Amino acid sequence: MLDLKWVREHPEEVKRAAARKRIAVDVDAFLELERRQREALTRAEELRAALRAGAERLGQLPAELRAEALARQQQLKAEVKELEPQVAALTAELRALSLRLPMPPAPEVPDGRDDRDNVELKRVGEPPRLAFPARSHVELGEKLGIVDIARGVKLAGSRNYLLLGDGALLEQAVLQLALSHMRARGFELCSVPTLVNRAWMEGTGYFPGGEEQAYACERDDQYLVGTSEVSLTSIHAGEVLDARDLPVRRIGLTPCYRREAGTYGKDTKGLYRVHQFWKVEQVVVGPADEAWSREEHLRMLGHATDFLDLLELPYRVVNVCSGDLGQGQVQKFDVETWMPSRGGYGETHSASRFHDFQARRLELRYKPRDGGKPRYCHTLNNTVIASPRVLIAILENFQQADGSVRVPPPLRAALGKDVLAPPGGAG
RNA sequence: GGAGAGGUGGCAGAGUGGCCGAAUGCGGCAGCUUGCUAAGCUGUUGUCGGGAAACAUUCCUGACCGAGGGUUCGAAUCCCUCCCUCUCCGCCA
Repeated sequence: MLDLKWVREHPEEVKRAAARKRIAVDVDAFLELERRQREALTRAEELRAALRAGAERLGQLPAELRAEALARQQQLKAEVKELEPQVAALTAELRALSLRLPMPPAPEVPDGRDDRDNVELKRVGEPPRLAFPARSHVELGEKLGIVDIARGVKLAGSRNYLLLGDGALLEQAVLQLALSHMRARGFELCSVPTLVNRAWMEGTGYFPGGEEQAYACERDDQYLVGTSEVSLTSIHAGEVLDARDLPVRRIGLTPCYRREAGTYGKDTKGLYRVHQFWKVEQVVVGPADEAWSREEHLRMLGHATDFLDLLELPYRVVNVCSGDLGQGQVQKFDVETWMPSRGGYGETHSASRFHDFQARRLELRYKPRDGGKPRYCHTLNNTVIASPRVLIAILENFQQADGSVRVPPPLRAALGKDVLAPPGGAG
């Protein structure tokens, strides 16, 4: 959500934001609607003021004078009753449109159409040079007996999977390591709902627009989150926080659910694009300070890349271009981890900076230190690790000629072994 | 799931149709008193929206007593729906 006053005063910037983000919004029509809504609202308020004043006077009138006053009041009331639905309709229309206005991208966001125009910022680690043909994680996992796609599909349809034995253990080990990695950086671990009210899907910017991607429990108007960002960011919605308590740095470890509608034929093989996965997510709610929020964004990116360093996985960081940014995002860095079976880097992390976009929708504010009016917070989020996607990178990058897989050193203790070997096979 | 009770300002708590944006107390803020602290005294103290101006600020105005609808000239107060909390019973990881 944008500040409507700001929109009114800077229509050209909003148009430019929409153009850069490739979002179709008619800003002029929006402003015209806003003007009409304000006009109707003012008229309705004037009528209501008159009605109210009249009612007060009427209460004190002697009985014989009441009839005439009553008739006048009824006339006024009829007018209000006629106008109010118009105001309500205009207001609803205005809100629906304003929920779709794009947040302007930061100046350093490169212009571009889609993810092909993202700009690589850095590349860390060397993709492994394998002296043998690389196997995919599916091949490796099934041979090791730790991944079972067919039965996952039997249980829950396409894009589902089972992790068995060391596969499930490996997943838990990565997630647990991610938790301690982040707790050491001062983040508070939270257990949060994953089935949430519509308001928070809207507040974090997933709705309207993302309805097709979310699983809905329609009887209750509740939705399964695609990321714990939704819950973590909404924790203090509607509240006014104390400046002393900012920034709030939290992580969540939750299952994430995505319908992946409209992705037919895309990444159909394996564990890359699935309906249910685990994710450790970092969310920060901070003060309305642009400079601070830029720095925090980079710090959060660092927490994620440090973790990949720890796992010894090769990756690169890209500056996401304007056309690939979400409606509310001001700036986004994606981290892509090397995946031999893709012959390239696959997105494993996404670090977003929202300015006050989410906070406005969530009514998430804080009282500044110097007193004064409550201000909208700035919010940010980033992945720490998501599984099974990270397992693709681990299995494929650490594979050996005989189909066994070395366990990344920091996970060895949890698994109780250094190498995952096929049952009865070499290893 | 069943039965009952309840949701009012930062908190406690009055208010059952007009003079209620809301008593009173506590807390907060300012001032006075005081050697310091405490106590005491006096004053003050919600949020959001719209409009106007000398746009820091002031003025006018609307909305808000869990949420949404309704009755009424007028609703915190009456009616309906929903949400939440508490107590008891049932069920349950």
